[in-house]
Parts: sequence; C-alpha cells; structure tokens
Amino acid sequence: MGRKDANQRTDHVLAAIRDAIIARRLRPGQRLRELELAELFGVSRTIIRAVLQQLATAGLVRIEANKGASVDLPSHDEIAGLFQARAIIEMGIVARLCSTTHPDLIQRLRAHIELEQSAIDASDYRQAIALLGEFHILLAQAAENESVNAFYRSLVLRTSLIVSAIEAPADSTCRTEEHSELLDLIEKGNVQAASMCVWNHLQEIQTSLRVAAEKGEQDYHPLQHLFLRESLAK
Amino acid sequence: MGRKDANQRTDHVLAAIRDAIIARRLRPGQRLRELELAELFGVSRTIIRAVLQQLATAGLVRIEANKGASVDLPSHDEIAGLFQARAIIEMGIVARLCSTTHPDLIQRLRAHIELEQSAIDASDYRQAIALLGEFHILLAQAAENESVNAFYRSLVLRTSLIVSAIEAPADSTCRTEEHSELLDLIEKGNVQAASMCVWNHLQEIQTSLRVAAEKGEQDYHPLQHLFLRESLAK
DNA sequence: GCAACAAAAAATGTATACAAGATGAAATCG
DNA sequence: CGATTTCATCTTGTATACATTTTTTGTTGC
Repeated sequence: MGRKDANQRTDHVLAAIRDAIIARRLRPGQRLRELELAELFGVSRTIIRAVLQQLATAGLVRIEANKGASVDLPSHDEIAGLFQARAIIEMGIVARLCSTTHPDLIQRLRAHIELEQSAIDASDYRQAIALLGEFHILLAQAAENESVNAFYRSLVLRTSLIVSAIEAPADSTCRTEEHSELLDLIEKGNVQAASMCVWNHLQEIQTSLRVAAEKGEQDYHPLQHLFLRESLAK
Repeated sequence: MGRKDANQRTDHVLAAIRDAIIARRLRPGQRLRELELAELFGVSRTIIRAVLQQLATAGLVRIEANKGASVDLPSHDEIAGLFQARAIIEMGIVARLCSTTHPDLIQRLRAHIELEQSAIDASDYRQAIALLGEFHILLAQAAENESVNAFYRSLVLRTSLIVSAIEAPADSTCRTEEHSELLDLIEKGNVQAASMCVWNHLQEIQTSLRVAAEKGEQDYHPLQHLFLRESLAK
C-alpha cells in the first residue's frame, strides 16, 4: 500500500538486519529465512526480499537461487581481496592528497591521531581500536568524492566484520605510529613512499589477521540454529 | 513460481533494460513505468521492481519514492565526481603496478596501444574510440582485484553513458600518446609522475567533455513519450 | 480565458495466494 | 542394516489483489 511513509518499513528492516550483522548478533553463515524475518518484523515477505537483495549487493548477505539468503561468509581469498582493494583505494587517495596541499585536513588527521594515542595511553583498548579504524575512514573522506567514499566504506564494513569475527587480538589492528608516518609523507608530497606505507600497513593488518584466524580456527564452531528473534532485538 | 530457471527471467529483463540504456535507446530522464515494462516483457511487476532496484543500485536508474523509476540523468557535479573517482582508482592501481614489475602485463598493454594506433591510422574512429576506452578497463584488470574491478567497471559504464549522451566529438576522448607515456612511467616505477599522468589524462577528458556538453546543450530536447516497445527491441 | 478545486485515472507500495524447487523423514528394497 | 526411493513439508519464486499516493482530467467560479 503506497503509503506516506514509503520505503520507511524497508529502510527500518534493512537497518535492523544490517546492524545485527555488524554487531555480530547474526553470525556469518546464519540462514535468513524470509517468512521468519517477515513475521518477526511484522511485514510481508515482499519487503524482506527487497531488503535481502540490497544486503546482497552490499556484500553482507549471500543469496543462492532457490536456496535463500544467509549472512555472507567470505573465503580467505576473498578476505585478502578486500584488504587489497582497500589498499588500492587508499593509495589512490594518498596520491591525490600528495599532489595538492591540504593543511587543514592534515591538522584534523593529526588531531585524530592524538586521540588514538591518548586512548592507548589510557589503556582504553575498545576506544583505541575504534579510533584506529576510524582513521582510515577519515582518510577516505579526504578524497571528497562520494562514489569513492561509499565504496571504501563498504569495503571497511566488510573487512571489520572479519576482524571482529575472528576475535582478533589488539596487535592485529593498526599501529598509530604508521598513521603518523603516513601523514608526514603526505605532507612532504612523497607519493612513492606514502603509497608503500599504505600498502605495507594494510598488508600487515591482513597477515596478522590471517595468523589470528588460523589460530582461532580450531575452536570455531558455528552456533547453528540461533534464534533470530534474540539476534535482531536491539 | 520458484521454477527451475530461477531468476532467469529477472536476469533477462535486467540485461535487456541495461543494454537499452547502454545503447542509448533509452535516454536519461526516460520514465520506466512498472506495468508498462511488465506487459512488454510478459512478466509481473514483481520482477520489474527487482530489476529496477538493481539498476538503481548500479546507478543507471533513479528511483523516487511513490514517483517511480527513470533512467538516471546525472548532474554536472555528479559527472565530475565520477571522473574524479575513476582517476583516484586508476592512481591506486598505477601505484600498485609501479611497485612490482609486470613485464608480461606491460607487453599486453603495449600491444593494445598498437591496436589503438592502427585503428587511428586507418581512420576507423568508431573502433579507435572503443579501443581507447578499453585501455582503461585493461589497466583496471591489471590490479587483479575483483572488488576494484567491478567498481571501476561500473564507473566506466556510467561515464561512457555520459560521453555518448552528449555525442562527444572524437577529440574529447583519450589520446593514445598519453597511454603510451603512462606505460613508460609505470615501467620506470615512477609513481609520482604516473599518478599525475593519470590524473591529468582523466581531467582532460572531463573538461573537454564539459565543453562539448555546454556546446550541445542548446539543441538538446528530451524526446518525451518515447515508445518503450521500440526502445527495448533488440 | 484561467485559476482553483474535485473527481477520476493511473502508478506505486504492500500483502497475499499459489506454483515449483529443495529438504528431510518415512518407507521400500537389496 | 544400509542404500534408495517416495512423499510430506518447508522455502523460495512469481503473479495477482488491494491500499494509498500521485497525476491527470474535468468542472466550477470568477
């Protein structure tokens, strides 16, 4: 019924399921049955299908023909590809930033790094990890390009899902010195070194994640038959 | 009715409409009414809606709540953003290619440039334009990253729609010498210069397109009430 | 004539009905 | 007892029906 609040239900359901995936209340591999979700949200399957399709194009959900949808579970190769993609995008952005000067931008990023450092000093690891990840988002925003931004954000979203999925230890996240070093290189306009810095930085994260993943793979057992109702309750 | 050929109808309709947009049989701004399309393809609105939604996420179609879908008509700012995005991605790819040697890849791209040159020499402009555009696709493929590739292809698709939409003259497309120069720089591993080359290259295309667009804007009058049936006939 | 309003037509948003593939358990055969 | 087939059930795929919004049309008053 084309109501005044058109697509509002769709958007609400979309946000709810996406948030549940991000918060890992819905684990990779979890099946998402249309009728179940429809009843849970009090809407029809029509809306659920639209939502699932959108989540699938965002790469959060996998849909198989005649088999239905489930939270996406990327392979090791796909994970490597996602990190590589992030590196490529960031190198492009860095190259752009190197060619022109952005004093205010650099200053803002430096301020962010100070936040990182003080969180680390205060041993607030939860906050520190969040800030370390946010640095990359800010860097991408610096490109001031909507398309690139949206794409990069979707890459970060998917990679951070992986990070949290394998309960990565703190040392497999960014190091604040490298962020600082990158800013120095950008300021100097050294594209060559800045690119390498970015590449190595993301490469490090990825390899340390792979190690953590392989270590944790033994005690990984997908909790089957999770209750959607609880998983989706915010 | 969940049939053996699941999603086949959807895919067929999707391809048909997308091809029509690419081939400019469907012009930007053209309204896409669900019932009309449904009857044309002999399917239900359900399928048409799924297709339109997918086209919308691909950026080819714009959907307004309660108003329906139409072929996307990007603003000048959006066009600039798309070209800038292409440049950023290509700079990232180029930075990647510079850091390691890819003799076979360089050779393939050089072979492609020879094709460009011979098409130009033979005054086969149609072929030349296609080849000049294809160079960028090949370059993107060189990154060997599925995510980046898919994203870049969608950017190229949307920008080439614009190129054909404004009936750009030949001199607003790539120049083969610049492609050759870029390869030289990659081979030397000069990230700095290669990045600038890419940026300037796409900047040139964009500005010459803008000029062409402004020139052609007078005699642009959207053919209203085009017949969908004819537009979609392959 | 034309501006404003009212009713009708058309188009989209959502729910539901039904068809067909997928799944799993019971039944059958070796 | 184990492998295989069959059938009941579940789930997805598609069509259609109905509600609500938008757009068009027609009419009235000035």
